[in-house]
Amino acid sequence: MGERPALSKGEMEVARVLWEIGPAGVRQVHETLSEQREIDFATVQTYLRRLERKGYASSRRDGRARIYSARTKPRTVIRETVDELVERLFGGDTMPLVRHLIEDRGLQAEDLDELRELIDRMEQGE
Amino acid sequence: MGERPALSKGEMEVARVLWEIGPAGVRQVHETLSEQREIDFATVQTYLRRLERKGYASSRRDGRARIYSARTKPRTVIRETVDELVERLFGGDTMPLVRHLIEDRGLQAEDLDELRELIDRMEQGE
DNA sequence: ACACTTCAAGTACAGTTGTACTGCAAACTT
DNA sequence: AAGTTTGCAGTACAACTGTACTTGAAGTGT
Repeated sequence: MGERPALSKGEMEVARVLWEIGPAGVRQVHETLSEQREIDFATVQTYLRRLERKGYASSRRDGRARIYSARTKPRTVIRETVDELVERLFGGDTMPLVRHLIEDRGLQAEDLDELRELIDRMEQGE
Repeated sequence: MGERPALSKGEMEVARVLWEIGPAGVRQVHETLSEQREIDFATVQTYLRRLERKGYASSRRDGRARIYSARTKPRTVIRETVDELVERLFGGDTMPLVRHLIEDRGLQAEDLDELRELIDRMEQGE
């Protein structure tokens, strides 16, 4: 599977909103995104259309409005996107990225705890 | 600082090679990259030129050849790139990405050990 | 019913990206 | 020295991106 063209940055944002709020019309997506950054209604519309063309979303008419839903799970998109990044930027080596995330991006104490558990679990399981 | 335009995927690969092998001519970069994927000599050349235009590399003539050097540390580029990705794809939340990396991308036992130490260190030393 | 407001659809358009061909000069071969 | 190879500079170009304007139909207030 997976012959979707990669998401562009703008498309990612819109996809994220779709995951967050579930199936929604352009207006709703636009409103949600507007809370975080300024973006034109029509721009959001374009991103949604492109998301659909690329296979990441589907839509149906609902009266006058068009309702978009995500067709791909966050997990999948994350995998595809991050794998590609790791490949390109680190030649496939995961650790530099993990190090950066833990060291340089303020994680909360609880996050660190969670990670420790996660690591334990990984070490035995499998 | 940091008003560099973001790197594209192809540019990233070339930047990585530059970090890896240090200052080098087009040929050398092309050879190194060719070990991993097929790519045209002239394409690499273009990427190097663009890297320079964007401020990520500099070059000097050395006789007939042109030698490119990275001008930005990996660390910096990683930060900029990953921060942007986290912003767009996770709305700024770091953990989903860390989770994905640890759970879904086969880390070696030693990597896990290293992480554990890293986490310990983070938790005490501010 | 008429003016006014909403919105989807289509169109636009410059900048970026991926990818590569062409032209020419320097260097190497015979 | 003429031919062949090497490698940079320049140019090309379609697809993709970011961003938004325009047009026209549907819905709303009076």
